[in-house]
Amino acid sequence: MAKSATRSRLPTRDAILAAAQYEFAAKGLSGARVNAISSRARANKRLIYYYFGSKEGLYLAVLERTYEGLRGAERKLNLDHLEPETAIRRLIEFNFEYCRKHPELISLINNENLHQAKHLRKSTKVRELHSPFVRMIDEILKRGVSKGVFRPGLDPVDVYITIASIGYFYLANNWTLSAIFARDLGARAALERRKKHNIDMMLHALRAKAPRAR
Amino acid sequence: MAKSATRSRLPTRDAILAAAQYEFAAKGLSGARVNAISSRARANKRLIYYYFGSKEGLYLAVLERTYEGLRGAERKLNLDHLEPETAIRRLIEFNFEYCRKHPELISLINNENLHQAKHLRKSTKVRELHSPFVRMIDEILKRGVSKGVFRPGLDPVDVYITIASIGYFYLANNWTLSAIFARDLGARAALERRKKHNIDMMLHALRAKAPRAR
Amino acid sequence: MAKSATRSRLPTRDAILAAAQYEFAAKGLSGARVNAISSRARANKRLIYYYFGSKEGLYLAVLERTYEGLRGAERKLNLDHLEPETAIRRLIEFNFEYCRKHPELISLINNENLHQAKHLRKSTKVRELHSPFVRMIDEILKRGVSKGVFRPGLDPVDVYITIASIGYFYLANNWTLSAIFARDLGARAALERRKKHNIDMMLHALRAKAPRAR
Amino acid sequence: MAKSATRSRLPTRDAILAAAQYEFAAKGLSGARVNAISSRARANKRLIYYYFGSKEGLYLAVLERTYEGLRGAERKLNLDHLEPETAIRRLIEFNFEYCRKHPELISLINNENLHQAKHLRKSTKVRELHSPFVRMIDEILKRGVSKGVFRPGLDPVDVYITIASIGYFYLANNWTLSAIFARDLGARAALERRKKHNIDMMLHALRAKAPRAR
DNA sequence: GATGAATGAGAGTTCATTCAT
DNA sequence: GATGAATGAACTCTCATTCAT
Repeated sequence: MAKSATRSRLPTRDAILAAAQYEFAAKGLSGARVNAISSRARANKRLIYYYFGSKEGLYLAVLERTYEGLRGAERKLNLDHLEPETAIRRLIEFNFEYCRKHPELISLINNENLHQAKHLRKSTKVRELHSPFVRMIDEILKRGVSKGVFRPGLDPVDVYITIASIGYFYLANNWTLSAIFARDLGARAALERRKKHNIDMMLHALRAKAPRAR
Repeated sequence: MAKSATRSRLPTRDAILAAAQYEFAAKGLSGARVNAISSRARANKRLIYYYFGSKEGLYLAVLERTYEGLRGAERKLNLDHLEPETAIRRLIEFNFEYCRKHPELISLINNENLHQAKHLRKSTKVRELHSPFVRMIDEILKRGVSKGVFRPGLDPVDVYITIASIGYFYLANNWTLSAIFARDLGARAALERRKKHNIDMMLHALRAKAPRAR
Repeated sequence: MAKSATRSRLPTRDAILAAAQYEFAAKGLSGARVNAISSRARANKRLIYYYFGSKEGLYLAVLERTYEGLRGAERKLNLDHLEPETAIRRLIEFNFEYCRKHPELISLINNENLHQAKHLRKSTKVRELHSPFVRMIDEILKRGVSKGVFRPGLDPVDVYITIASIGYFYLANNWTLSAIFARDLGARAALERRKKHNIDMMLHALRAKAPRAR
Repeated sequence: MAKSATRSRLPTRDAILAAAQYEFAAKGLSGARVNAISSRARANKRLIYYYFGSKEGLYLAVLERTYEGLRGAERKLNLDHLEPETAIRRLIEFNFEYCRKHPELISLINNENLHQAKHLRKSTKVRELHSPFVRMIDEILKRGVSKGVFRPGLDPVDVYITIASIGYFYLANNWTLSAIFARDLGARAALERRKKHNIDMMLHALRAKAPRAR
């Protein structure tokens, strides 16, 4: 009954959210168990319904919290005054590292796609978080074009999705890829190798082709 | 466990597999219901246990069947005698189209990664079905390099994963991306646009650059 | 696990219905417990859902079964060839005795009125059971009028409801009436007394007033 | 448990009682929800326990309040100086109208009978609130007999219960009767018709008959 | 008087699975 | 090959009630 001092400052609500994030990420919406969440949070099961109404309500709260985490981290990236190539490199690195450190993000997004984004669409919050990021990429690309390092005509959303793709896919499907190729693609060296490959590919893909005298 | 070949001729067994593929893809392993599968297959529930032993056994059978489908289609692609750039283009197109026409592949792979490829690793069959693509890509890249159209030093597995990434991610996360960017990225036009973008990016990424004066 | 021989001939479905009738009558729809029903029926709780879909489905089945019991007993009353006064007397006695022997009927009807007959209205079965009874009363009244023993102008549904009222109310509210009047109105003597009172009142109410020379 | 008189001045307590009366009447004791009562009363749930101790305590308070309302209305009826037939007519009308305007009375009485008057018996208050009707009816009958309009030998409790029966039953079972006879017995015209029928039946039942020649 | 947070027990319901035929 | 009946365990969710302030 007596709660340990370590979590007494964390309100129970947050403890539930954290536990739920873990469980939903590990098992999916249908696979996660309310019981498991409540005992992981050391909270009474009833409280989940008190605060979130239902398992789905809790799931949505976790989803929003997870996206907020990502957008918050993105906002801290200050790419505006970097060289365009450096900025893109940072972006790829950030994307790769964030996914690596937050496997729950991948799981939750996959799960949400399984449900055809039914829950995410209810959330207006998430949409607002996104546009500044696209604008940021747009400016990087434009600066790159005017400096002659990037080729013109690239759409920032396309580029963003491509950057996200090459990091996300490798990490999201690491288990099946490792099984099929019979290698450990999750080993530290493999991860570093992949990150470099992604940067290399992306920069080659964006780079202006024609030789330029300087 | 080893079942005789005669069984595969039974229509009920196939009906169960098809229904299960649909349900597992739509709801995930934990979300799918044995009841739903049996009624979709118009088969008695008991037969599922007769043929596959358990829900998990059925799931593994579905997984194998799904990978077999993919590998079979891959094997039909004959890229050996095409120009290297054309071959890559075909590969990207194939990958994109196959994922688009087989959303169950994406769902099942995602699901399997959620379970850390626990089931896939059990399957000896799947490993034998190794993608012929790696060898194919290796040859394409080599030919491209010797013809001077592709830059050297690229690993075929890396390239394969990158090609897979850019198609898969867009399609797998179509629902959440559409929600976040408030666009319909699943519309026919958007899909075509994306396919072209993927080819464009990939070819730029692989292409040998003219030397740059500095 | 081994079921006793006494109920082995009764299919489980019927055992569930009987147990449910008891529980719903004793506790009402919301007060009855599915657990209690299943253990009274010595049936697995799951079977209730297998056969009846839900607690409400079971409740409706009980309701229909209960009305069928009443209508079946009514049908066996053969009042067609009796003297009109005797027929009415029999009817009052029957109604009183049936309610007394089937307190579950009263409980279930009260409960159903609490729910504004929500469930009963779904049942087409119940409506069909009723019309022959009204016709029977109509014929008794007509014969009574033509014989000069009953006054004319009485509607058979009105009369039926009145007959039902005077028996039902006394029995249905026996507990509160006994509490308020501080008497045991459920004692055998009190019941007999009431039955006679009902017959007396009803016959006086129906009887032709004007003196008739014979 | 004995609460001071000052409490009844508090609006919150009364709001709770009113809300509880509504909920208990609409759903029964087991169907009513403490949450629903507190939010209907716009009172904190905790206050229900502060004032009434438990859900059952609240239920008993509601029951007492409801009976008090009935007895109060009964006491206002002054039938002593009316013609006996008029007095009976008024009594029947009053009973019918009171039940019609106070469906919660019916619900609560039904519910209380479901529980075998368990709660009512606990209440000393209710027993003190004896109906003044029995004495009233006794006097009316006696006057009627001495005037030659009513037949002798009728017990006032029997008559009271009969008057209560014919009004109560029709109204209490209005929903099921309407369903069974496929008519709207709750319509204004049907109610008026029934009220007249009740008066007619009762007066005929009580009336002294002219002697019959045989 | 009044309240938000918390709770243990148990509600109805659903699950994958097996029995008997 | 095929089936209807049956099952124990576990599920999500709700209940009346109490704690701490």
